[in-house]
Amino acid sequence: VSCLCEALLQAGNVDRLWRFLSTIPPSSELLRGNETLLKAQALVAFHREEFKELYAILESHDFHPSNHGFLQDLYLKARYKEAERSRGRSLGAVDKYRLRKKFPLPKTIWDGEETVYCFKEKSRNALKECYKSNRYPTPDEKKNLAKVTGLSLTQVSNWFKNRRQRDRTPSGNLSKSESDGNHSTEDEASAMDDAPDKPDEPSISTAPIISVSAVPCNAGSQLILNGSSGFLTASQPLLLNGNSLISGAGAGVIINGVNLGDCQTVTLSPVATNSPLILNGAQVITKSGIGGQQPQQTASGAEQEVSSLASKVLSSNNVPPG
DNA sequence: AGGATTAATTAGGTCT
DNA sequence: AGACCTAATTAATCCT
Repeated sequence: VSCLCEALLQAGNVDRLWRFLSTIPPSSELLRGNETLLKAQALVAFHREEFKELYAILESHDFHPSNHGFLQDLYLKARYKEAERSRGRSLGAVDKYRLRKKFPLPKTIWDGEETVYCFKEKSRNALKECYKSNRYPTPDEKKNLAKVTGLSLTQVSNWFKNRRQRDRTPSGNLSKSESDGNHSTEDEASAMDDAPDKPDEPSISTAPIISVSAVPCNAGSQLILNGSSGFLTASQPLLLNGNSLISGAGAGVIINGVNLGDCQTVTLSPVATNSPLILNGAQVITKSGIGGQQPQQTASGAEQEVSSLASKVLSSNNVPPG
């Protein structure tokens, strides 16, 4: 019976399906929890425009996710048809959207995950998370993202392309788009205009700014992190991102020899130390008195940006021998 | 890949 | 409360 129903469903032969279903007595065991039969009944109900019965069928049983798409389609089409009937005209896209809001899908044919612009929130979060560290994912990374998000490879590619385009277009002026209010993690693309003297960014977690003061970081001198002076004055090693930083005299300064984290702004005021300063493995050294500019750059994970920072500093400073 | 464009989605508002 | 209007945002598409 299921096979026949499935075949008729595939063929879209609603008339025969209806006749066939009519031969099954309502009390039959066959009708109990048989998804194929229920699906067939739903289709017939839809075509016969018995919408109330259709809704009842759809809500009577928890359907397997593989059937959700088909049944959701039936459900929505039924809602649209009903509304068109009562309004005496065809519906526009906005009308249909309102109906979807007004009559949410039954949980029996829906996994309950809300979508925004067709993508699930979980999916867009995964995309955003990846975008933060890499605006140009490799094909392999895209494939992986597609798997994680349940989107197609094309959708993932389109998303990144669209996202980059939105970041580029100045029209959006710090667009609110896609930011879900979390600008601190969004502004890495537009961080160049970030004034270094922002009065009160209370954020510790949002957009950390690390300032290395002009004073050489010898023992006893001050290192200012996030604007709070006196944070560390002792002659102890300082750990940033888990890597050892300063310790003794002339030991040098290494900021995250492995990788600069996402969305961190590193501000180096005129570095006037005699010891080497190493950013991401690129050695940078300074002579005192090069004042004026404070090279500031986001190190949002795109390594070319990091290395461009290094070269920027290098170009205006001396490189020590060896 | 970027640029321009489109149709759908979303949200806030007004009208009846 | 529901229908309708309008504008912003988005995924998708076409073109280069």
